[in-house]
Amino acid sequence: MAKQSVDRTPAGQAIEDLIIEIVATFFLLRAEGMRIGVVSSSGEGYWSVLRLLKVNGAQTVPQIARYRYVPRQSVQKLANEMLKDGVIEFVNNPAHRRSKLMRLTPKGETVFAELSDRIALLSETLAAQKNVDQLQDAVDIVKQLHQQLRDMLNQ
Amino acid sequence: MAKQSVDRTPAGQAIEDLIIEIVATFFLLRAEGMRIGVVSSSGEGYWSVLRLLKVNGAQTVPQIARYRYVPRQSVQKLANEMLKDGVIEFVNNPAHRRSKLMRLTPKGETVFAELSDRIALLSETLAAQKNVDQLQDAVDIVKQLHQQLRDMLNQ
DNA sequence: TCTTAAATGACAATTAATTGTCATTTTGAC
DNA sequence: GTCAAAATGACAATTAATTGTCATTTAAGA
Repeated sequence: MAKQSVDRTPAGQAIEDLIIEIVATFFLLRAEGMRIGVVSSSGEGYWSVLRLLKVNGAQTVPQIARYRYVPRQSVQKLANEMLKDGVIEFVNNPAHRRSKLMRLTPKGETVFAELSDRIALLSETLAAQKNVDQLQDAVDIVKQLHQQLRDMLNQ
Repeated sequence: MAKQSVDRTPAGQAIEDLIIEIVATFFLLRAEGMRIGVVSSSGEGYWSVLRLLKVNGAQTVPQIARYRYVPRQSVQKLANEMLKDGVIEFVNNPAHRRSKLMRLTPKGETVFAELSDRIALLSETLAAQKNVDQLQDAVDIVKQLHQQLRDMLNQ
């Protein structure tokens, strides 16, 4: 005897469609990101980590890994490369003696600005002739989904 | 002298926010997918490929790779595993003598249904108390973005 | 304070993913 | 139909990502 299927609702099916599109779009964003040089061989998290440090301030490697739900070793490796590139530095963490904080250097600010500019150009191209209100509603929906998943994973 | 920055519009900034949220949400979806057993060690494309074959019919390995913008060797490896698992079979391709078509087996249909059920359950949970029309608008927006990126990459 | 569990950094081992190569087949231009 | 360029499958080589381990440090409770 087959297991009972889940009862479907229009909203649930829309969320499923949204999930499918988000995953498919992620791969295309990665491909386009490679093309415009914001997803380097250093991995796709480079700009994201620069942005996280810029927007949220200095953080430790494990903090970033926990936030993104990736292994801390992955972030550590990225951090080592960023250090070598001179875009971050490790500074003392008042809250933790061993675990240093990653902080943007002036060069990191510059590199972040350059990469951001390419992403801005792409975004402006993609935004042509789109309805702003509808776009912002879509951003809200995906942000909600993001937060719900975070809550789900954290419980 | 610094390079001229891109002029920003509200719509362009909303698209940039959308891109950021899509990428962040992808990682959380992957983490949650592992938790509920739809993203196995076999790689995250397993369910997606089953779905593609179910919805769009039999396809070759290179076709799928081109569609997803991943190396064909990645899809080949996944295909070999799916063959070993008995969820697909390779059938003759009327349009190409060497390049066989991947087709779902009855077991593939069953496995797809099982995994889909878990995704449906997650989707229904995430959809609770959400506005259907707004959700569908968001799906449309992300679908448009998906298609625009595809056109961009294909030109 | 004391004690135990969890977190951290460093590094090794393993596994996965990507890139490279090449013989053969197919496609498309002419 | 012929020929050159591109596509395909098979497999090897390389590179990247993940997992495992362990000594040490920190955090949380009793």
